[in-house]
Amino acid sequence: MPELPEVESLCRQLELVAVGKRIKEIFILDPKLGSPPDIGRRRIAGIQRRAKNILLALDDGRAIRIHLRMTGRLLWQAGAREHATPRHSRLIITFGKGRLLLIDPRRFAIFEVAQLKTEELPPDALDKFPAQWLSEIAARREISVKSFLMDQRIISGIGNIYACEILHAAKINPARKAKELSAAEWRRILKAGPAILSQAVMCRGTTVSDWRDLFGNPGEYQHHLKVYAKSGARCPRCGQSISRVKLDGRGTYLCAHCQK
DNA sequence: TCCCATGTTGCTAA
DNA sequence: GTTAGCAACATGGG
Repeated sequence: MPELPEVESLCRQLELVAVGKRIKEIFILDPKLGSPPDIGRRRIAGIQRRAKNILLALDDGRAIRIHLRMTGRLLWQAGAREHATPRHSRLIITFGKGRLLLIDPRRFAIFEVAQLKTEELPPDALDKFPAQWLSEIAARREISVKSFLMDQRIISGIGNIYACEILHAAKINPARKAKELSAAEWRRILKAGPAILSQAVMCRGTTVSDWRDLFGNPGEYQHHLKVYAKSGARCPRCGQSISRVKLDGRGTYLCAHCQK
């Protein structure tokens, strides 16, 4: 169930194992993903992350796009030998040596092959952009700051875990209206956001349930979480209890004492 | 049985 | 046209 750091981790690992390899065959195990694309024996020319999409650029100008949605993950199985195919495998891309599997219990993931085009995207949450820009957009919005941060049309990459963590680091209550934040508060968010996300990338993501990296290993950022999935634990900043509330339909964790 | 789940989209109503 | 709020997608785990 990946957000930006998890997707970025996969891309960096794919870069190491898949680039330059020639695709042998594509097996679609779940008809929901469509029919096998006409990919010939194209070579993987490069890997890109676009928002939470993984793009495997082919050497003919097209690209494989994978979006993992809620429960998708990718698994690399190395070498030419036979591997077991894990439960919930939905797609297998084989190479001369090694194969790439899409595993997705809930079957929400997206797979498509399309022309690789450069399109305008909202700023990536790892990029630098001015607090001024955010507060101008927020000024027109009635929604909570948490929903605002998670709106992929505004900023790319932040999901439920990191929204909770960023708002805790910025000492802002997730239920506050986006339009009511001060310039100083936006600056705190823009300082915490990239710091948390880039550290999570270095940790290869957050494994609180079933997230695994490309090689099947759990991430490490769960050891750095301050609030997410920590109801009842103590806030590391003020010692008060972390609570869980439902906000905009999503489980939301916060320290009500120091997030104002 | 019910509620929960790291995401997005499409509908409805204001 | 824009925005906010939800149900839907499909499955498994507690």
